[in-house]
Amino acid sequence: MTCVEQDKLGQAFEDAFEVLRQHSTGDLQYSPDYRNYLALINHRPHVKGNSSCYGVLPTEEPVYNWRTVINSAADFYFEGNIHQSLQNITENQLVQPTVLQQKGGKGRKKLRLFEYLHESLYNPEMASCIQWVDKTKGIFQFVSKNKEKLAELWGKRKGNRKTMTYQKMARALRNYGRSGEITKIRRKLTYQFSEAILQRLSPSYFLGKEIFYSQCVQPDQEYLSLNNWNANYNYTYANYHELNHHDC
DNA sequence: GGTAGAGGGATATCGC
DNA sequence: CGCGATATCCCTCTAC
Repeated sequence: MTCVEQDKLGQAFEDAFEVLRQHSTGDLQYSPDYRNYLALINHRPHVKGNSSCYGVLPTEEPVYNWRTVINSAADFYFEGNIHQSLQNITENQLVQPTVLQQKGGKGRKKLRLFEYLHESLYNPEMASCIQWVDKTKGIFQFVSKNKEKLAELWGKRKGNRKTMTYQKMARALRNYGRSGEITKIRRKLTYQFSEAILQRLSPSYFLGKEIFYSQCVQPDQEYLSLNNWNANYNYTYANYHELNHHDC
């Protein structure tokens, strides 16, 4: 990576963080730029470091390391022009915090399977395990070769005693058919989120309620934030890499 | 016939 | 203890 390229990257992220910083003080929270930049940061969880650096949370000691930002963003940058990438990130690529709730926390719901799947669909590193077929309709498909890996991660995430298998996970998915959260599509390994679930997990819900909420609550109140998302996402990554360093 | 994937009943487990 | 949400086991069916 050349110095010029590093400078460009640095500038891009500086721009992103600046917009997000402004967000905390101004009216940018619903601007397209804000959403795009937030998507960028969310897209690179290890880049986010501490979300206070862009002013979403109450003040904390900023711990983000610019070199980490530069290095970890390099692959993202070289997928194409970074600004173009930002433009292309739809608001659907933001992940809302209800997806990230961990078991054990006070007043937090357990992470549910459909939430985990939805989360995985937005995790670039899970693309070899699960992919969108039609994002707008909520249709997704497991990758035959790696579906067991995804199931394994799900089992780990839940702290199951035994190894989760695709067969068992699919059984749970079939139960969603009755309640309607997820239905089976005739196509092999293909399922579809219900409209209600899709709406519930959509970022407009996230942006409209969760982020706004995080700005309004008292500091001592427990709330879900991008930091929770960050921690959770990193947890996923840690387990993920623990299971397989190269391929999913 | 073998295999992968789908479907579902029954029961266990776990957290709230 | 009851309940919801799986987890687990196991069997059958279907398509390739």
